[in-house]
Amino acid sequence: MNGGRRLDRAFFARDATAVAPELLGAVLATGEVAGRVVEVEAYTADDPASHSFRGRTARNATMFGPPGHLYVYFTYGMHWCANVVTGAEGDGQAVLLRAVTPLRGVDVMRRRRAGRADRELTNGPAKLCRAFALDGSDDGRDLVTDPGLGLFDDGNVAATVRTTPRIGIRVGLDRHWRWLAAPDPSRHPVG
DNA sequence: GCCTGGATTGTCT
DNA sequence: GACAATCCAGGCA
Repeated sequence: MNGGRRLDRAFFARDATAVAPELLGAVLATGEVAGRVVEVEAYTADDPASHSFRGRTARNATMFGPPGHLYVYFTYGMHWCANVVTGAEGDGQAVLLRAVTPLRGVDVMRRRRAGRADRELTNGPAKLCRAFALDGSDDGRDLVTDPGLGLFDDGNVAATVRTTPRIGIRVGLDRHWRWLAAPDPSRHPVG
């Protein structure tokens, strides 16, 4: 599990809308698998679409904790989604990791996502969690110090960034807080 | 290819 | 008791 400079506490201790675009191009790595972050969304406590909007509960407690920790929640009765806590402790901010491109351990991901094409391995928040074997037991892990899980800057700058409204929510659509790395031109020819 | 609806359970009102 | 920061299969074009 190596991929360059590890993102430190100070990186995460800023506003989610500042951290989110800078996470594009970073490498999410566990002991077995790694992938480059290509899609994220920001959520803040004054944002009606955020879990933290209505205050702290048992479910979202991690989101109000110190920055740099992993906030994993369960949704739609069957899916896990992974976020990174940002801002100051108590803020209730996070960045949702929506998609990565596989870099290492692709065979492991294929096993965990049996029957899926390679491009379907990690191109959604719940898919990413399955490929990385993240679930509720990983909620609260510290991405800055955990020896088996972290975010790294390997010097690869994210390609052109695009922003759009966020996905799967009914409020807060005026905030264009979804960031995408430019798609691979070889797979998405300009038309 | 695009669109639609079902799955399934923790959490909050 | 309703709903949710989603995914997938299946139908149709």
